[in-house]
Amino acid sequence: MRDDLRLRGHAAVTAAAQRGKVLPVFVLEDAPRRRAPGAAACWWQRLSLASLARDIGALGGRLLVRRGTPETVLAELAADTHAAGICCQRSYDAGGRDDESAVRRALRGPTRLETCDGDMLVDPASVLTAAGGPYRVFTPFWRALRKRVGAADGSPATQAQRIEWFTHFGHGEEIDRISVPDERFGWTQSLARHWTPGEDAARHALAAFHSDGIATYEDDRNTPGMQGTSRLSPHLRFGEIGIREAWDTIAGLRTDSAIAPNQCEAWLRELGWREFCRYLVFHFPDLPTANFRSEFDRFQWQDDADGLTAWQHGNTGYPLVDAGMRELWHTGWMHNRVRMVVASFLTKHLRVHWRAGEAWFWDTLIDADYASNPANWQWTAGTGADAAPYFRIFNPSTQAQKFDAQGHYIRRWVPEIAELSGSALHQPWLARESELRAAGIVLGETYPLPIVDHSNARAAALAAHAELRSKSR
DNA sequence: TTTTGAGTTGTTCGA
DNA sequence: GTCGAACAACTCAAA
Repeated sequence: MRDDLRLRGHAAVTAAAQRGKVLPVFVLEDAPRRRAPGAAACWWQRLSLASLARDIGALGGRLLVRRGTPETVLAELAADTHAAGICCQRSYDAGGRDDESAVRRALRGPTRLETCDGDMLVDPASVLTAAGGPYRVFTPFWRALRKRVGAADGSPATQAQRIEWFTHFGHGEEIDRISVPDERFGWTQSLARHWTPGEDAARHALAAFHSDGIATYEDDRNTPGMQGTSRLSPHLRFGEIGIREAWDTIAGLRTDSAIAPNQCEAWLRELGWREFCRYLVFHFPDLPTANFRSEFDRFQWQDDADGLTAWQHGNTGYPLVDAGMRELWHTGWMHNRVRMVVASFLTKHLRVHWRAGEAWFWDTLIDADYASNPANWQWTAGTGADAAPYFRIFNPSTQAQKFDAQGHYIRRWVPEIAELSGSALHQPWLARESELRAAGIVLGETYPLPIVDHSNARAAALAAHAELRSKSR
């Protein structure tokens, strides 16, 4: 088991069950080849493993968790158990592929490693432009992907009907004892109030979205004060639901006259972006750490430690930015619309390198993904594939007025200014003195003044980008 | 083979 | 208040 912590619709589990008795194994790595999960993802992963262990236990088996490298753990187990084979879901990132090679090299005797589909909708190596290279623009990629996914039979991987378990093995790690970073601060208890990891919870979330959310998805997805999105991202990140099953569940609705096709299409397109990010990292393995557009290697990022800290803690003085950063801290998740606003603020208003924002998201997001996280940060910063143009600089106040007009979202996450009304809530620094006093607010004390002036910061960002362009010519 | 048009998410300015 | 233009440069597909 890797980033695929489920039993249903799992091609590798099915393949293993067809061969004989199944011993489910998860390897805890101290120094993984793949990027080690951040603190929030570690918390999710541990609970998801516990959930998987319960599910397997209820069926009469036991999940074995062992510490080590994949190759040492699996080679030793293969020898001890005389395994007929090892089945896993194929990985498309470089570290994961290296793990597979290392396991193959380490196996002695007749045991072979068999990799199965599951992590992506299509094999990224097989989607190419007419010229034979990888796509760098989303829309042509999306059209090609649509054609391919539509052409497949559309049935989810067959479910293992009956699994016989292999139960004779030695000692494994106690899942409840696996340490999670920062747990002692009580931070993870806050995450637990908002989320339930595990396959059961993932199925409920997909079912709820299928019956409720999808009908108005395109209309509501941009309103952070509503539950307008599927909130499936962490479940997909850990494979508690298969990507193909998620796709088919919603794609199957298009024939249902009760749901407008554009609502389904809008969500499938988001799965298309997940696929595009993985596809890009597959073809451009440097993307997670290096500018996709290399001319940005000369860009003058600011080394603004205080600005970065204010951003991380939700103390920028811009209510929508602060609401988003606090939602992230308290729940391990942030609404998509707000992710764009806070990322634009860090990379354009503060001109802090996108890697600093990417690192913070990596550590605090329960859905932090090796491909989506860096690819989307690069998209926002303007350094990425098919990226936002340099002049697209979100105005945090305008975005708040447009997408949180009633202020539900800001009031929830920035309670110290909840008493303000109308435009004062979106721009407290413009509020009348009397209104601030009535609401008990002292700007600079109970809530920060804006750490940068929007129009000055915007002008400075445009100038920095203009300078880069003149140097590039 | 060459040309043309289109392309996730925005903001500001001036008419 | 509304509306269109400007803010680049490049990739890819279709004509």
